[in-house]
Amino acid sequence: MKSETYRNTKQRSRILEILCHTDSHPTASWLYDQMKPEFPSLSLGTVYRNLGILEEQGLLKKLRSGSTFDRYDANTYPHAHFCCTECGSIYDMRDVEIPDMVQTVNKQTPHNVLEINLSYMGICEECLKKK
Amino acid sequence: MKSETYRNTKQRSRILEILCHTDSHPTASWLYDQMKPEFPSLSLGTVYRNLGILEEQGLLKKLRSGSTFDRYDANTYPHAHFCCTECGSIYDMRDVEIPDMVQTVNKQTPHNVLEINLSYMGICEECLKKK
DNA sequence: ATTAGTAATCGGAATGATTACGAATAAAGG
DNA sequence: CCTTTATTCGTAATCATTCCGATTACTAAT
Ligand SMILES: [Mn+2]
Ligand SMILES: [Mn+2]
Ligand SMILES: [Zn+2]
Ligand SMILES: [Zn+2]
Repeated sequence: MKSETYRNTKQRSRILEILCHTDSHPTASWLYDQMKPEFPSLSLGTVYRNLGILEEQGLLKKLRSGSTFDRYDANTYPHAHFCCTECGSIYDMRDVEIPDMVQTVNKQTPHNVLEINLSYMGICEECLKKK
Repeated sequence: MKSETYRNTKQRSRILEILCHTDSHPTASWLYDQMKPEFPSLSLGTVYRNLGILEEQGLLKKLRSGSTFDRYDANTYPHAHFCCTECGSIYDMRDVEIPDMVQTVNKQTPHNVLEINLSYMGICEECLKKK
């Protein structure tokens, strides 16, 4: 499942760099489009495989709540999201302390809670303006 | 998008009935397998279409957090879920009052928060026993 | 009860995001 | 350099879900 050693490739480090410099929670194909000019022979499968590797290295998180395609987040500190059901955009939220919630909930269940996915769904500020 | 009038069909009402009598958050294909003996000519597309119709009627909710396939929940009262990353099972949680959270969060954001998706991820009680 | 209108069904094909493959390439250590 | 093998690329396969057109069957009006 996991490889023994990881190598540094231009493609992988650029994927992580792009993710670290945006707060837009990109999709795999958006990353592909961004990188295609710089890597003309880039394969979409390479983007997906590297996203998977970066995830198992703990350098990013895959977001699957929301639409039909996954989004990726290099902000690994536990935080809530706002997902706009109109335009699909995702915003970071910092008003709830997720780590505290994990502690609290673990005392209330027989299960072992490891992390929390918290998403607020609704209409974003931009989409509200357009009405 | 939406049809003008809905008709009562045996297939649709049975789907809702099954969902109302389970707390296991079934998948479309699980519902299909359950109903196949009673409806030998049932089509999987019929299950999906009816789940969509029941959702737009507000009689169930689609759960997309977690794995690669959707699950369905006829418990429409806002509640949190525990999702086991080992076996994929989903449990209802009632320790957090979601409606109160919606109120609170709306005062803290410029967006319009309509609902909250809250999932605890981890290892369930059953899977913990097997270790 | 008959009829007309049109949702809903079924079966299969299409879609779209993601994953898997195998041959060629390139990172990394000696 | 040389060797090893992780990684790439291009393409094919997968899998859940949606779409299609012909047929069926609700429902309300006659
Ligand atoms: Mn984020
Ligand atoms: Mn539930
Ligand atoms: Zn929006
Ligand atoms: Zn489990």
